[in-house]
Amino acid sequence: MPSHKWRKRFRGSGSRWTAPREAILNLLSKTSKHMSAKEIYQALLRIYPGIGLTTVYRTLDLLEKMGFLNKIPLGSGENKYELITESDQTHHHHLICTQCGKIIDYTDFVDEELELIKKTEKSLKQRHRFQITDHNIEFYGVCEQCQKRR
Amino acid sequence: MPSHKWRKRFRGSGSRWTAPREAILNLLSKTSKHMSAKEIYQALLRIYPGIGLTTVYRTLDLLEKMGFLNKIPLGSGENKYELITESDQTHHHHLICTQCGKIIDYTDFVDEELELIKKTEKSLKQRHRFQITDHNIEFYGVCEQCQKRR
DNA sequence: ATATATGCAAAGGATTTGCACGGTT
DNA sequence: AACCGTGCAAATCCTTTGCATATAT
Repeated sequence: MPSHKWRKRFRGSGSRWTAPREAILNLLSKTSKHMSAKEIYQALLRIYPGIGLTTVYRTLDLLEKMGFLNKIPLGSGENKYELITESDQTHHHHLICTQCGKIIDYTDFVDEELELIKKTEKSLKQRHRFQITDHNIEFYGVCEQCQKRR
Repeated sequence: MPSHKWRKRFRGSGSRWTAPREAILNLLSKTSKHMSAKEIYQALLRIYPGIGLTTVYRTLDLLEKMGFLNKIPLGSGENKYELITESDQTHHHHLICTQCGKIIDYTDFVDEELELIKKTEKSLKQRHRFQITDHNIEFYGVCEQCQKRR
C-alpha cells in the first residue's frame, strides 16, 4: 500500500517520482478495480484537484511500459487498467460482462489453464515462429445483476 | 462462396439483402483475413465505388449481431473483423503480433483448449453466476518478419 | 541547472448519429 | 405504400500532441 515500493522502482529508471504518479498508483492499489482513464481522472479530482486527464493517460502509458499495469481493451474502444501487484504470482484471467462492462478477475482453475498455456505457447512458437510475450484469456457473459435487470 | 447462403439467413430477419451487404460478405469470404472497417471500405471502393464508410460500420454491426462475424478489439482502439464460416467447427484462437498488428488464426491444439474451456465455463458460471456466452483467447508476441526487422 | 513532467487547448483517429434520399419488400 | 438502408456531413468518444510553464533531480 505505501508508495515506497513503487518509488524505489522509479529510481534510476530515468522517470521521476511525482505527485500525480504517486496519486494514481495509490488510487489503483486501493481500489483493486479495473478503471478507465476517465474513471481514474474523476476519482483523482477529489483528492488531487487540478490534475489533468492528459497526465493520467501519460502516466498510465508509462506505468504500463514499466510493467506495473495491464491494459485491457474493451470492444468499445475504451481501455481499462489494472495494477499488477507484487504478490501477483496469482496470475488471473478475466470475466467480462457484456451488458455493464464490469470485469471480474478469477484465479480459480488457473493452474490447469496455465499448464495448457505453457504447452500452447511452446508449440505456437515452433509452428508459427512467433516470439510469444503474453496472453489474454477472457470469458464474456452477463453478470448476475444484469441478468436480474431483464 | 456464393452469397445464396447468406441471403437465406437474411429472409425473415427483418433486415434486407442489399448490394453493400452482399459486397462486404463476399469480400470477407474471399480474403479470409482479418480486416478493419477502413480496410474493408478501401478494398470495396474498387469494386463498389460510392459505398460509404458509414455503411461499412453499420453492416459490420449488423453482421456481428446476426452472428456472421467476430469483432476483435486491438489495443489501439481499432477493431478487426473476421467471418465465421459455416464450416466453423474449426473454432480457432488468435496469435497477434504486437509490432505490426497482424493476426494469425491457429487451430492446432484447440481440442485440448476447448476441453479446458468447457470446464472453466461451467465453474465460472457456478462461482460467479455469470451467464457465459463467449470467450476470447489470444497470444501476443512478435511475428517472424518483425523479428527479422530488428 | 537541466532534463523531465504537467496542464491546457487543439488535433487525431475510430466510430456513431441526424437527416433527406433511394431501394426492397 | 411503408419501411428499411444508404450516403453525406457533422457530432462523439477516447486518446495523443504541441507548447509554455512548473518541478524533480
